Amino acid sequence: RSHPCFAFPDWAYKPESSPGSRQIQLWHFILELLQKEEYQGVIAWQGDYGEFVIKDPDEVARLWGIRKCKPHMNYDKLSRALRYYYNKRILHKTKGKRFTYKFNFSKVVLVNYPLLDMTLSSPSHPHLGCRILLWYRLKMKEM
DNA sequence: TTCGGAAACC
DNA sequence: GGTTTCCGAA
Repeated sequence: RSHPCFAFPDWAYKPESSPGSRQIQLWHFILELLQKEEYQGVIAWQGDYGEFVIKDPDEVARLWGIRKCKPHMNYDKLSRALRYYYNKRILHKTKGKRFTYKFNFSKVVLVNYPLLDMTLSSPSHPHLGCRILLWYRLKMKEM
């Protein structure tokens, strides 16, 4: 059921793990929803490696609005925030698939561990970032 | 629907 | 800096 490569270490969900901002970030929130089975009707992993579909855009926006205390949040605004992730290489759009985006797993690590940049930059090893995420999860369990 | 500029907000 | 808000264009 749960793909091992879609497992993320606990720090990936903690806002305090992102240096520079103490507020929860949207991609943290997205991962948080994807992690919980109760939201599979709203947002879920689907299709290609790292790809997810927003099945209920209005509901995701509503939940995000609650979290950020922005009662007028909607999908139009939320999706603009997601588009800002394109240049940052945290996400990209899966063209042709409605409400479908794809995580760049390597970047998820890079954001939190800039020193790993060189090891993860290789486009010829797209799964390397995932393996390192799993490795960190094991490391965190040991501590 | 999706995109990205521009300005505002915190 | 990371959105939020607004919006014209494709």
